[in-house]
Amino acid sequence: MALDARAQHLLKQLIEQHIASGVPVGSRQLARDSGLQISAATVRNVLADLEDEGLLMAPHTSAGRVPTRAGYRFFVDSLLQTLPVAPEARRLVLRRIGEHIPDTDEVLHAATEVLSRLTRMAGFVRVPRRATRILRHVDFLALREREVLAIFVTDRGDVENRLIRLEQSLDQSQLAQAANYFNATYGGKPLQEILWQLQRDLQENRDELDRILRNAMELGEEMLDADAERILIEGELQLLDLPDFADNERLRELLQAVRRKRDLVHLLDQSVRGSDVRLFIGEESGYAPLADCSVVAAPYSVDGEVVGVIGVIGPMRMPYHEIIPLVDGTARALGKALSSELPGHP
Amino acid sequence: MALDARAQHLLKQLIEQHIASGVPVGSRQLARDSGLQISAATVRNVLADLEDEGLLMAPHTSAGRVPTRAGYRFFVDSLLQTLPVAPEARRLVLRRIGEHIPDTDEVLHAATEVLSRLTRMAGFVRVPRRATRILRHVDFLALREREVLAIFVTDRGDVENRLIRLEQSLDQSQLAQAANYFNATYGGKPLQEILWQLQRDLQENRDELDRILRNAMELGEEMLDADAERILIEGELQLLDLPDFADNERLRELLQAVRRKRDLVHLLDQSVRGSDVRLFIGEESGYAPLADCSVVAAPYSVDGEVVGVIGVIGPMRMPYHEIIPLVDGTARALGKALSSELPGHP
DNA sequence: GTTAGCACTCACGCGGATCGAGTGCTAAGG
DNA sequence: CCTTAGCACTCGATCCGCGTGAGTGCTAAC
Repeated sequence: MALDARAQHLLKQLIEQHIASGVPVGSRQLARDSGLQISAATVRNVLADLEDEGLLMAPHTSAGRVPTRAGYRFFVDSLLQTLPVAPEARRLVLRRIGEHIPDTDEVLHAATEVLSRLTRMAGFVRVPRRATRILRHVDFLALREREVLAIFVTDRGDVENRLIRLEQSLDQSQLAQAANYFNATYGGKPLQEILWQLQRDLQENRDELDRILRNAMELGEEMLDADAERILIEGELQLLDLPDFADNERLRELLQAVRRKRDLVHLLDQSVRGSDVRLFIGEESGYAPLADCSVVAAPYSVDGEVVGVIGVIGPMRMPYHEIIPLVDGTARALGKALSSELPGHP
Repeated sequence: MALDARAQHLLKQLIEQHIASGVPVGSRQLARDSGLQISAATVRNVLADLEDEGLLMAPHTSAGRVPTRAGYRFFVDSLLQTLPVAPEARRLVLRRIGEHIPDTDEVLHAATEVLSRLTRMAGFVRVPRRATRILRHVDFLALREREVLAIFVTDRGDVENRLIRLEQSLDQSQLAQAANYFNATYGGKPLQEILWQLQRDLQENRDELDRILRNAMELGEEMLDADAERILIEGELQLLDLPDFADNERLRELLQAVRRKRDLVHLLDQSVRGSDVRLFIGEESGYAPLADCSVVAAPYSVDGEVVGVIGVIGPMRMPYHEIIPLVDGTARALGKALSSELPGHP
């Protein structure tokens, strides 16, 4: 293929105009506004070539042209000039996030919400994997016969609790002993490491351990095993307003899919590798309900390690030049807000 | 007004047919299907009277008639014959709820979800007020400088945590002492009672209390003060499918309003008084976004005391004869599931 | 390679005709 | 006085045909 400079310029112009207006762009308008001294007929020739390349398509014979998925892809890869984030937007993001430090859940919520509001699209955030967090404190409480409530707290103050069913019953003093042992042994270590160690120890030495010890470890293993795959979604109803989704059906599927969340997880976890903004345009996500959408996702890092992803979901026709830097900036701000080195806390 | 028997019968027939079909009902059809031996012209006379009474309205001159809000109200108050819940539905409700006993949150979730699924409308539940729950256990953890994580557990295993900012900083051993004192003093008492007692004691004796004691009590007060007003909503997107909401705008407002939840709280708390199913038809809710909807809400009781409300939100045109008993039955099942006297646990 | 010209296509909006369901009114009959 | 048949009328829904205009592809000349 190899597009010459003029073709690229026209493609860029066309996509930018389409993003701004939402309607198909025709040759006359393009010839007039492109800045090039060429006629509409010449433009038509070029557009025909671009259509052959699969970068554009015409909804019907006598309409102008709109970008295809491939067209958007080429555009963002080779033609896009991003804009610095508007100062008001930047300030708003920082303020909203800052208000909720240091409550992790609240910060995530605020970041997603502000992103959604500024973009007028659906915002999402992949909640940080707990695996890298440090265990702060554990409690085991006897709830009913053979049911134990396990509560654990990380160094960031995130509290999780799980109900565990036992085969044998334990009284509260036994549980307290187990918790003491557990806190002494594993407090201050990362959850993931604790889980590995538990699994290893239980497998190797099961029979030699005394009862309390074994109880503690079995409880701990059950407690840590499921690292809930959580995603927050915010403002997805804004998609109802977008003209791109004016007609029904597919949007409904999208909303439902987004609500189910489950399938989004693996998509987003792809983005965790690498530290840059990642785009999924249309079918690139490999996920049918998102076929008409683009996903802009940026990983965020806490204390130097990527722990989650934040971004937006919207129509393919979105102002990438604004959205991408905004998502990127929000991810950075979020990472900073969640890191332990807060301004003023050296 | 005082409608004669024939008028009531025709009104009942008309509303039932309209609920079933969704389209305006005309005089001919009604004369044919009503079972009465009267002509369409006679029916027309009666319908005209009912329209004068404000129970019916005609969307336009040459359409049939549809019930007004007042019409539905009269219908459910005086004409409605409810149907026993279908055995499969009953079984499904019991099974879904039963699967998640004894986890309160999961049970609530399951109950709302099954209600939403069976009715194809939005399900909601007003989460039980914690005020009546018994305090089981408290922990205070020093998180950062002057920030304390307070965790408390009720006798049902519900875990709540709050971040508390202090004016002075406390080290972990002081916090542990405070927690010990708190557990010893207030463990086993209802949260509401504890809060009252704390507030009274702090006011009266503030200056005489020793430091640890005062810390414990101040932490406790902060912790219990806000009884979060929580509502779960499930399946609200199903409303998008209903022909009654086919057109746009108002539905969007509804969905957003439902998401905000806040305003729903006071509406639902009205239903807590009394133990019966309560209906809000159209504007009766006094809440603009619900003007086109009906809300069916049934309070549920745990251990003999009403603690919350469960129900559905849907169009005014809903099969009340099925929905009402279903909501009622689900509320009972929910209450039973959350009560401490479980089958087999005397 | 570029451009002007031209025939062609097709979505869209508009007015008019038709259809049919359903009404209100009137007058006759029990 | 209530009921009923008859009838003119209303009005939304549907379809049809037409004109319009934007935009295209092709061809031939520059």
